[in-house]
Amino acid sequence: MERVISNHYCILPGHFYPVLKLRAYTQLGVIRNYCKGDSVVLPGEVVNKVIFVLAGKLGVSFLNEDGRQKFMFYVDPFTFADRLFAIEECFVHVVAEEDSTVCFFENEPLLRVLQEDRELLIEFITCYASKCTYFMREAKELVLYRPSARVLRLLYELCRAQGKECPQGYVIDQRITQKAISEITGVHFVTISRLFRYLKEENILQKQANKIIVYDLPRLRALIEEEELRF
DNA sequence: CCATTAATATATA
DNA sequence: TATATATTAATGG
Repeated sequence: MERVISNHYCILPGHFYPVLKLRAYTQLGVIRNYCKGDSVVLPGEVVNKVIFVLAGKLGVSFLNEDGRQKFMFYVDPFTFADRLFAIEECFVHVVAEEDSTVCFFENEPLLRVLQEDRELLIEFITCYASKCTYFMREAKELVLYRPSARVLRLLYELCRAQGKECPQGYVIDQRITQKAISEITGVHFVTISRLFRYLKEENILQKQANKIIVYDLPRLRALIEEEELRF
């Protein structure tokens, strides 16, 4: 059964292309469980394993010398945090966002099965490709658009990509917090809160805990194109 | 824990 | 210098 490998353009930093075939090889790795909040990789720790998630979710952040940090992405089931080749001086922090089960694959056995199993190799590369696409988008957005425009564009693209028509307009079934949107876009959480208040007051969209209802997609589009935005 | 709000400071065009 | 965004701090769900 061949899966379609096109259109894995990720707007949010998770749900990258899943490497389902790697599930068949977990006996080659070491399985461990983590509780929500546990560190899976500490900043500065050198790991040369691929961390394949079987259940739950991990979060990956970069920490800087000055104490600042940037959230990078979520590792959902059947995707991985990669240290296939160890990186020195890598201040990455990998934390269990939920109770999670992961499988650690050592470099050599994994490279061997990737060579033996062509389908697995294709999935593995496709997972990397979807992640690469996400980060290219993020880099482009950061350079080209101001903070509030980045949030509006994210919402607009989410609506276009996965919004379902409903009586009020479109509904985006996405459980995402304002804090997460803040981390993804690099916009301060207070600014995010004010922006959502404005969008609600203007009857453009409303964010609830587990969904976003878009009432007026054309106006959302128009706001993105406006030079000024007062909220 | 997450979200809201106001007051104030800083950054940027 | 005007406007956008960040920061801080207090407060509530």
